[in-house]
Amino acid sequence: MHDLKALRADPAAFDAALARRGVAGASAGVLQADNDLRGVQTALQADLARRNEASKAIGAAKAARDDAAAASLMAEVATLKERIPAQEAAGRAAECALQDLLSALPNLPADDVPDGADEHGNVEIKRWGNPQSGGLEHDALAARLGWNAESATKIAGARFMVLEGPLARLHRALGQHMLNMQVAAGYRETVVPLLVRADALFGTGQLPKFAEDLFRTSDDRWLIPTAEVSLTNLVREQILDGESLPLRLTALTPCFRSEAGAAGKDTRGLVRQHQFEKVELVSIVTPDTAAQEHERMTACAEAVLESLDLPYRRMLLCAGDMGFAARKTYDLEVWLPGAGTWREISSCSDCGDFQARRMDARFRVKGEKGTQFVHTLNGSGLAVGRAMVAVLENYQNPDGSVTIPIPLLPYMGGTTRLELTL
RNA sequence: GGAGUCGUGGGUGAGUGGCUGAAACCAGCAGUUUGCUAAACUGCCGUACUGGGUAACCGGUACCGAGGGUUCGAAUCCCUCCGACUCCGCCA
Repeated sequence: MHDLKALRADPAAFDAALARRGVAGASAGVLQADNDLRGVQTALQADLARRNEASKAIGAAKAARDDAAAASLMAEVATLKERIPAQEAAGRAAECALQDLLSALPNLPADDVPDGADEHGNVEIKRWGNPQSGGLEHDALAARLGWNAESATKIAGARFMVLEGPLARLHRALGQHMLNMQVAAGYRETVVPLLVRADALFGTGQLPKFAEDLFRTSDDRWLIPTAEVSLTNLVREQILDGESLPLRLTALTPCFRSEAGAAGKDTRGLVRQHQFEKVELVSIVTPDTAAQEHERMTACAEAVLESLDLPYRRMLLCAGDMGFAARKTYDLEVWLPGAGTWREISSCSDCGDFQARRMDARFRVKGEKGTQFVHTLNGSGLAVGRAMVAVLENYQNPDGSVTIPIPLLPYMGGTTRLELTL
């Protein structure tokens, strides 16, 4: 959510920033709605003031047993009451109109975010490791190592997976390894709801605009598309002690995405599923530390890739490719030798005070007056399914077996290689 | 699933029709006192819109979970919804 005062103070700057995200001339409508609202309020308040004044006088007149004066005042109030309800309704409508406009506008990009309309505008700013090439793609490998695609389709339909035996264990090992690393890096391990209220999704920015990307339950809850929703909303409607910041949280959870609009895209493998696991990182910080926290968080995600010796590159997303709530985002892309491409495996975003305003999450500093909004950051550290894809392709042997990366061996119960099942 | 209770400011918690934007206490802020800390004392201490003022500030309106109703007038009475809690039953 945006700061209306800032928008009023400099609508041109607001428009220029949003134009970089492909949203043109947003301020005019908002200012108009804001103006409408205030106009209605002012007119209404004048009538209400007179009504209150007259009501007090009625009480006084009745106490003085002046029935004539009371009757005439009551007649005046009656005429006021004829138009007050309409004004109140207009005020509520104006309020709604303003909120609808405001809540649908994405965050403003940070100054150091490059221009660009889509992923072609992203800028590579770091590369790590030695990308190899050749070998099979992950789906061909997985099909012979324990991926039961037929059963998944029968049970749940397309874009779900069933993994069996050592391959299932590798998946678990990856999640455990990542979560352990992030806890060691200072993130507090957390277990959170997978089903949440609409308010929580509004807070992080998925609602009201992106309802079609989500699954919804019959009792009107929603499945989280990422643990960012649950973790970030942990501080909603709170005033935190500044001393308690930064707050660093992590959780390993399933994530659910309807993948509306992704029809036909990545349908073959395990890369784009309705359900997948992810280790999420969330930081709640003071405004002055947000930028350095963003670097720290991204480094924590990179550390996982480095621990598994998976080559990757860090991309700074351009203004047009960022998510709704982000003001600056780094994507990490892992190298897939079989597919011969870079594939997104983590996304780390600084959301500034955008989510904090929507959640009403503030902090107070000892010795200072008033409260400020916290800044929120979130990142994947990492997506488990895609990490498994990367391990399969990067650790495959000529015979189609896959060597288990050394850091995962403690979780594998003695298995050192995934062997072909047929 | 059955029965019941409750929703007030940063927190606890008074308030059951006008004198309540809302007692009191705690927390916070600014002072005074004090050798330091602590303690004590005094004042301040919600948000939005709006009128006046360079400003400190002084007025008006709204907000006591949300919406609707009754009334000249509602935190207070009525209805609907949302949320939380308690007991019983059931259950991993």
